[in-house]
Amino acid sequence: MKLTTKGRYAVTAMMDLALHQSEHEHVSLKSIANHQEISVAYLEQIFSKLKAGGLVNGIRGPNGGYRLSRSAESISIFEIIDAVDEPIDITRCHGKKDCQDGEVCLTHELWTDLSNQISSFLDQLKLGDIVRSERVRKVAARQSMRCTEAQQTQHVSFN
Amino acid sequence: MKLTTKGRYAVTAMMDLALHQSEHEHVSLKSIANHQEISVAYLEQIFSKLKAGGLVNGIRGPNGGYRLSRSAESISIFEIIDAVDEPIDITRCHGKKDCQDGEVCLTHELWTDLSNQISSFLDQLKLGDIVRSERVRKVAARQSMRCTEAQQTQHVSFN
DNA sequence: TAATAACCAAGTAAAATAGTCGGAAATAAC
DNA sequence: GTTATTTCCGACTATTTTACTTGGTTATTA
Repeated sequence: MKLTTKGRYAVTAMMDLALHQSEHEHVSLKSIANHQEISVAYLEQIFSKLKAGGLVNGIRGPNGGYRLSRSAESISIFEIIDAVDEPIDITRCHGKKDCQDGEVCLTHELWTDLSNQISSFLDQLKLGDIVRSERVRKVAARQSMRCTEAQQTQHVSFN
Repeated sequence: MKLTTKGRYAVTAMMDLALHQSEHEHVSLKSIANHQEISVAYLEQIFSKLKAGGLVNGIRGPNGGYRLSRSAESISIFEIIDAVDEPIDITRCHGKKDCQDGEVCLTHELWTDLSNQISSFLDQLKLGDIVRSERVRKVAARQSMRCTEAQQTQHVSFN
């Protein structure tokens, strides 16, 4: 599992979605783009993968947008990153156990252990946990205020 | 902290060093290159950083090579990777807490938590732990056999 | 029928990665 | 003291990956 800015954008966008889908039937990429300072085009690319991964549902047309396909409590951060980032071969052997002479390499288990450690951490952590956290709510509130003042969009704005 | 093949090569090379420095006063990059199928030139680059990080000592000239500067038990995997790989900005905000409007971003803590998790795992893990492990000893023994058969080098060969 | 928004494929510029190349300096063996 | 060995050092380069943009098409609502 790789970790790039794309994956981070994906998590942030999913949080935005989780925080807003109670207010609107669907959350548009345009609104997320405003909040998170990412281009709509790039978000499209990200959401195409999130959709392929079964994490969101999209609806076209005016007032269209996205919703989480399941509850935020059941979606793990791992799933989100896994959906958008290419898997990384942390083991150098591409998961195969025959990296050297048809046998495992010296550090094979080290890398798989680390990889499992990371995956496990991110898999236990659910989108809902983060959205629910006090600090996030505070940031969201601040962002909401700032955006409402600044740029009269039709929705409540976050960042 | 980033994790690239360079970092993995570094760990593998350090293991090779730990496994061999009892047999020879100094372990040459040439021998490690043979074992690990990396070019000497690339290993030089890696060891220049390991040396700068204070993890190894180098001696020039015939029968020269490298030794661990400390016991394998006191060198953590984190130190090795940290010495050769550029640090990664897992947080997108480059450690600063003002990524958005002079305030923290929504997912700031998520990324720092993850980063700490990974660092902590790799810092607790010492080179000595891995070298001592049963499985590594087995692989080393196999590699030793294979190399001795195949390519009569002056040293006991590992892979 | 006009506007909105998802959907899709392809292209591109910049950065990072994974190396190579060509030499110089130190040291040991002969 | 010459030769071989090995570290040491800086720069260069090819490839891959990343982070996007561009230019459309299709569905849906007003």
